[in-house]
Amino acid sequence: MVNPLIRKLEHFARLTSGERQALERVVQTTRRLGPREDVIRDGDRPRHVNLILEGWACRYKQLEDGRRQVISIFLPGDLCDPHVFVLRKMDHSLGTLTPVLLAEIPEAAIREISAESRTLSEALWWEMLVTAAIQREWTVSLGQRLATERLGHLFCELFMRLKAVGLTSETSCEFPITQADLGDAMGLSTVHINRTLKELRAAGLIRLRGRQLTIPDFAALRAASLFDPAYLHHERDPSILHDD
Amino acid sequence: MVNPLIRKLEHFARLTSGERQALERVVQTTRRLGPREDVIRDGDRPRHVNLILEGWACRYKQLEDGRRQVISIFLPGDLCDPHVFVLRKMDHSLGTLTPVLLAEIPEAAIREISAESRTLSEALWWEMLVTAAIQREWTVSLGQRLATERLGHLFCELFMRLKAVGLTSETSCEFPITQADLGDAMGLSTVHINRTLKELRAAGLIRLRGRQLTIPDFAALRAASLFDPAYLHHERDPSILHDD
DNA sequence: CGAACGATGTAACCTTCGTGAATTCCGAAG
DNA sequence: CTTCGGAATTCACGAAGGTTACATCGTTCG
Repeated sequence: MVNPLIRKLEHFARLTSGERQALERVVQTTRRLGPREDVIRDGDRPRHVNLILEGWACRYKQLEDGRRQVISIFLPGDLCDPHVFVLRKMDHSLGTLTPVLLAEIPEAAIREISAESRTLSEALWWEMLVTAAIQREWTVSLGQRLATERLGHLFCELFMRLKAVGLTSETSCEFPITQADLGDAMGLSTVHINRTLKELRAAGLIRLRGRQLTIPDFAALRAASLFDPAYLHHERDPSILHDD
Repeated sequence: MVNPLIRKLEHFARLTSGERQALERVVQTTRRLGPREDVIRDGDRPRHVNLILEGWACRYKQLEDGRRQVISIFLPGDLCDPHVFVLRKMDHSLGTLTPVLLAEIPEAAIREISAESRTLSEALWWEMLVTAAIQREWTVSLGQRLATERLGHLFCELFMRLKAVGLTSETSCEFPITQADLGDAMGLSTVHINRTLKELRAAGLIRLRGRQLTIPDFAALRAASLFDPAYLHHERDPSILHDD
């Protein structure tokens, strides 16, 4: 299995085999976690950069009274906070949603690869800026979109991000998270997530059974959700953009 | 008037006079805009880094059907996207909320100051990471907090950010934006913003008249809004943290 | 094979917030 | 001082989504 980070960055930059090897080398120590475990907790001092190799994880923040917001979802190939060391303490937690295999990358390794290659340095910048753009798009979703649009938009986003690391078939992908977690991510109650999924299913926009999501007509879901993939910044490799 | 960026960064790093001068020098060309003008539009190619010197601005995104989400608010001393050049096109717009004076900083100038001084480089990293943390906190607000909490939290945040650049008195600050803009930022209708402000006023948590916000008892507003300033990462200079 | 548990699905009712339409306030321009 | 226009305020009503409670489904584990 190829390091999914390489696969993702190759949509942005043409990597030499040396650069690819440099990226392989950052994966030294790995760590396996079960579902619903914390990788690092709010208030802890960050010790390394986490790279997701398998499984789904998330950032989340828990309020004093128990309310929980999932702030972002991490998929294979996602780097969690490549420059977090500047800050002393985490202001949120990182946790798994499913069983996860992650690489623990030391600060120095990140510095080295971006010092060695301008291409890699730019590619890491691209990765960070896209992460920020995704965060902004979630702000838009939570602020403006109705429940159906919000969920539809999330499905479009996750499908495209999974596609970028080769984890989709033509119209389907794994979708291993619970409705409760979806609710925490989209700022909706579990009950309403369920209602909304029912509606999207009834409209023929998605199929969701077990841990499998199918989007039979991406263009339709995209239109229904006002999804515009520009914020994922695949402008240098538009092959991945569905334009059906 | 001192460059407010310097003032802000000094809460994080002890700057030499040389470093302070380097930061002054990045302000070469400035630009004055009226209220409600666009600095740069969704889809445009970014040409420089914008530094707010006076006035309030915002990131926003407009959906096809007219809905508008203000994604972040920029105050004096805020840098808008110091490394935006890696991406070809803006995925959102930057606009003013009030009359604004901003500095247009060329890409090269940013590179230079972070190459010259490790301290400045780290300080710019800190600034970027705090911006990201603020974005995450907005996600939490939009996802989980009720209208009163959401507004109260925003008031706490903006007050502390203004304090960091010396734009507050003991309990007051300028608050020059309209209820409509507040609504677009917090994902609430203008009417509901108005209702909520009334409620916060009635509870004695804020006074808001004209363009002036007063927070008579910061600790009270903080408690009512579940505001925890940790995400602003003033851990190296806690003097600014209200702990009344 | 059955118990136990987590996840999903549904229903009834309630709360928060949005909509549309006036009305009032206030600061700037004449 | 008056006028004007944007901003603030208020009201009545309706829609979106939350809450509580319970039933069902499916896996895993004994």
